[in-house]
Amino acid sequence: MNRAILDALTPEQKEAVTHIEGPLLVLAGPGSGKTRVITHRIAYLLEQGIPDHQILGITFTNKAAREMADRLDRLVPGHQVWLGTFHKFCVRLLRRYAERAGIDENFVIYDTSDRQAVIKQVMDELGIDRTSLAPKLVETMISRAKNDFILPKQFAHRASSPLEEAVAKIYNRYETLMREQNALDFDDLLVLAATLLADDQQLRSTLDQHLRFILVDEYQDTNEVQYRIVRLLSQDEPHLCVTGDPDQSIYGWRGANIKNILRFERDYPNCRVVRLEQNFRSTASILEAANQLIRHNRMRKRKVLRTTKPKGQPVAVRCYANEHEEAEAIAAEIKQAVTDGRRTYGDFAIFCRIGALTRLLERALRAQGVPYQILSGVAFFERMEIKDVLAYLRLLVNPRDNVSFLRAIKSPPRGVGDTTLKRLTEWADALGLSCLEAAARADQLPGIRPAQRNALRAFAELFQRWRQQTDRPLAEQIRAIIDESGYLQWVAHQPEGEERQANIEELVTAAAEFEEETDSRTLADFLATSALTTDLDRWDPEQGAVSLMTLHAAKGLEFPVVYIVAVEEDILPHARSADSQEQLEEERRLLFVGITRAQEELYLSYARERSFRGMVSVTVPSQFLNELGIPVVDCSGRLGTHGDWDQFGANELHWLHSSRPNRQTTGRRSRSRSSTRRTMTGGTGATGAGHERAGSQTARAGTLGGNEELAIGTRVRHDRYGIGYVICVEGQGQTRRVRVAFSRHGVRSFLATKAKLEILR
DNA sequence: TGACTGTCTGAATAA
DNA sequence: CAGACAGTCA
Repeated sequence: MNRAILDALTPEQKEAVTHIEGPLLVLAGPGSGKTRVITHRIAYLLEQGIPDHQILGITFTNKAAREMADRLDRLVPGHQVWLGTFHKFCVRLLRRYAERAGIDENFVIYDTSDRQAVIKQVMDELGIDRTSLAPKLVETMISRAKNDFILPKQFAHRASSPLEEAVAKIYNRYETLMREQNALDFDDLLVLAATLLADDQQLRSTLDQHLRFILVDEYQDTNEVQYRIVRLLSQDEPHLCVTGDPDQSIYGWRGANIKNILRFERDYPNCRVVRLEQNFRSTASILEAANQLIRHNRMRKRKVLRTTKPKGQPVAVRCYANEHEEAEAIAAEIKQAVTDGRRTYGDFAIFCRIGALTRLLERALRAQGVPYQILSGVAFFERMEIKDVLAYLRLLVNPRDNVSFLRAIKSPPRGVGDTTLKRLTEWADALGLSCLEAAARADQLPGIRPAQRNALRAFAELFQRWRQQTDRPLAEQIRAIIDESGYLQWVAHQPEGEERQANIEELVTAAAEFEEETDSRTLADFLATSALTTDLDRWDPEQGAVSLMTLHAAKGLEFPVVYIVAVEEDILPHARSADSQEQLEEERRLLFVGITRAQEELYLSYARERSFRGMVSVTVPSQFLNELGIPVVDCSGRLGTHGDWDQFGANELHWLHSSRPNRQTTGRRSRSRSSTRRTMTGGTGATGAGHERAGSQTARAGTLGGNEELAIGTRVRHDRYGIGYVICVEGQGQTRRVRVAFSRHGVRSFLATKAKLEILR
């Protein structure tokens, strides 16, 4: 027996690790050694003589898969256990059983922008106005339907509004077009795999018996299709082990169903449940903050994280005058800590709710000469030049890929414009040809000029030539393509041409590496891998750089020092989450995930003002900050770059000055505002666990008539507009009106007795 | 007819 | 601050 496998495990961990047959649910709080349990369990299974090909480990990200593989390698060198994401697994399955799934094995994977192109095309074709129905909304609805395993037929059947009916039509046509082009979007990978397993009973049972031990990580973030796939493979051999934490479910917007983990015990009545609540990652202060926050969620299983670690440094909540100060202060602080020799750059991470916010931080870090790596923002494979080159490659692998055709033919410009392409597409459609085939026969295409005709033919000929060379190494093929198409030359003269060229070089290198590292050396596999590779997968913890990422990307990672910025209403929680309790709670879990990434130090911050669309807006500190019960440290003006700020909250003054001449009672307001410490339990936020907390003084609508609370400057919350400040009160009695300035919705006026305003103090 | 430029609008999270 | 679109020039 390999001692390392069971050494240094807690009794609970050991219980999970040594569980062999039958279903197992591991409820693992953050930092409780979940990855350790999974890898050690696999090692234990191998140790017990289970063949490695009978084990399948499914993770949420490639990075998690790689980390597990590394750890497992150390325990059991030379193992052949397949570890990867759901999407990767499905690609493999679909390539292998393409025929049974009813698709061509050379399918290409469309990303969101490709998918959007198809949706637009379909909408135009169906004559649906794109300004009244945003393609993006259509995309979301279709994606959601797929994740819920609702196919076009059922979708149409269920449609109960004009919107849904329109989307149903688009969805249906979209699917047809995708199959015609031999393209699959991300969701299709899951849907087709699930369909294949559901329909092909023989294949299902073969695979079920072959893949006896399935492990699924982050089970709280699985959606309906993923759930089906897992279930279909765990019937005859239900040795299914899932791990997860309902409090870390942050992909509800993507169709993840938190109920999957909550109903596991019902799905597998004889399952063993192991809870890991002991946290080995964070200091007591950090855990305390996490506990305080998450207990405000109503829909959860009660759970308290424990640690034996000391309190450590207190968690800090800081307030800056504006987003520039926030970024600069953080950059300066990080630099200082490294200069002092207390930390290395790799110890730090900065999280934000939205990717767009990283820009600012980036600039500040660069200005200070602090090395950093970004793990969101424009992903490598989504860069224009990369997508362009990939379009060529995809078209080569799959000549039916019209989206790629239309992309490739425009870059570099070949004198073929929209009019010609429209004619070509229609003609191709009528003849049942792909665009590329049609281009090859451009001689017969009526109604176009010789110049365009020749350009089309020349383009098609390029591909005929490249198709002869598919046995050459990938990197060579790619070089030939970027060279002979004239793309590389062209891109060099574009804005930021050098950087783009460098990126293309990187792509060539990636192809060469791919060929070396994997046993599959086809272009199709390389493309699939590229499509499923994210920024996060390029993250290098050893790089000695500050990591910048979104809260979503932070899941599963840990850092000694964590900064979470822009903890403001409308950002965290995000404005779009305002309309439902579920979404609000998901936002809270998102912050919870962020907080629990920190090992030793945690800093949350917000800025009083933040530029948005070129305009400066006043912000409102996040309600979550109040729930933490941590005093705010005012750091505004510390850097002296923005003059003297009113100590008590310059933002209220701004409201008054910019929206109304009335400037009475600022004194009272300022005091009430300067400390965010007071618990401001929202009607929506905290009726649950945290309700008994001291200081909760929430007044409900209706008390407004009483009017003493209505002093100018009172902080109120409106169901629809969020949090704002009273800037004016006029009239008496029944006609008394109150004007409120909301940070994102401007000034609104309400009848005092009717307004659904909740007073926050 | 294609390519380029200026203006406008509208902005989350990700495999 | 970027992507979409309309308008203009060649």
